[in-house]
Amino acid sequence: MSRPTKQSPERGNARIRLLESARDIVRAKGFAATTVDDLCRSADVTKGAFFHHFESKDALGVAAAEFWTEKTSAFFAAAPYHDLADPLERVLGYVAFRKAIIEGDLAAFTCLVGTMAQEVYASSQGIREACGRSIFGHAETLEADIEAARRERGITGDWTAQSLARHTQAILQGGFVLAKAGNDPALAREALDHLARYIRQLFHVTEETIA
Amino acid sequence: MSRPTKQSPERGNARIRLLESARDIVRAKGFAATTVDDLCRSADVTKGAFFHHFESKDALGVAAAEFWTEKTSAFFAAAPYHDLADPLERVLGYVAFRKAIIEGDLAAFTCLVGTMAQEVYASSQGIREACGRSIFGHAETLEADIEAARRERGITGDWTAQSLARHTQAILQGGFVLAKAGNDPALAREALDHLARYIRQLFHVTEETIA
DNA sequence: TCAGAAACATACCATACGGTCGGTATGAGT
DNA sequence: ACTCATACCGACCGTATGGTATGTTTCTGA
Repeated sequence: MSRPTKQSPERGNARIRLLESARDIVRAKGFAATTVDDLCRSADVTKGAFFHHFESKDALGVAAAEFWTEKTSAFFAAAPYHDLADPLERVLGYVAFRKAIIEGDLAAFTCLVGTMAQEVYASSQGIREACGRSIFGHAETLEADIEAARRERGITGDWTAQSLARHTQAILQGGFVLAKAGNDPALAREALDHLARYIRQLFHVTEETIA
Repeated sequence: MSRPTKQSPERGNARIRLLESARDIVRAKGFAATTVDDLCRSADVTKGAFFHHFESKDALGVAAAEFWTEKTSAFFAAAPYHDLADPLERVLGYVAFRKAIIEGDLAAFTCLVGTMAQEVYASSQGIREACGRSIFGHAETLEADIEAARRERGITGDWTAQSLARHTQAILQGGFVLAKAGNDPALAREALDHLARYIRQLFHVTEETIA
């Protein structure tokens, strides 16, 4: 990839600007309704540049999902709840953190890969798989803390850390759908309140006994 | 609406056939990717008929959401869990029923209005509102049983029947998203297992004490 | 029986869409 | 200085798309 020039300081960023535009526009309009021209206009690049970087619109979709995975991984890896000493507190800290970042414009906090998976699961295998890797990969990052909390506290229910980790993602995705349908971010936050209550019950703790 | 004729026994059904096609195709491909021609081909009607019944593709979307509301309302109203005497058993029966009907093809059991809302929430207010009415209207049908169970059992948590009713829908929608992303209906069923466990915990019952 | 409306059908249109192609500009290596 | 690869440009293409205009058939109600 080439560096910026005196004349065009943006040169070399076209691919990333396209991915950023996709992240924003697809979350607002959906993948199918987002046109290549939309993306080019938003990213301020030409169609030639688009198809230089991406073989097809579908390939852009896959790349956007992977770009999303990268960015969100880094974002959550740097989040403060990891600093908590108690694994259960980290799990509940994750849920609280997810709730805290739900505010403002729907397209700004909802999930790109959830939106895309819902839309193209049957028509584009590549995109669906990339979305699946993103969601389930993220879920996996929660498993260790859940399992540690479980062992540490001697919890023996008929559920697994993997299953609960996935469930957190189901509730997030479902909360986003309801927030969109009701045009109200509070609906997504409400879902996370129930999730936190569920987790506390699974671990026999209350809001008073644990943050 | 006109009746069938000897020559064309299907006459008079075009509107409904279009709505049924929309229900099936939109769930598989999404709203934007579903073309008017797709619908006409599937419903075996001409474009003229389509635009005779629907002012625009958007209007079809609204009508499809309302059609979905009608059909699902009747479907769930006739479901067997209503016959149970205990309100909490009816609530858990609902969850079990929702789980039982999740099988086979993803497009066959996932939710039309959830899919559409996720996709068009920002671009088509009419469709979004129709989807919202469908989801939250369905949630409302659960409130009475939840509230009755709560009173009957003297449960006093910091949650409302309305909120829990909505949460069931969030988990369903989220389960569908995960099932699509992972291409596995079991992921949606797993989410409902967690929901049933959550509800039992809220009401201090176990699988042994209540069906 | 006949007028009017509703339920379709057919041909057509303007445009938007994903994608292509030949070209230029820039930077890295030698 | 020259070559090569990569980044990017912008005009162009074929087709798919939502929508329309103008018919024809069928039912209803007076």
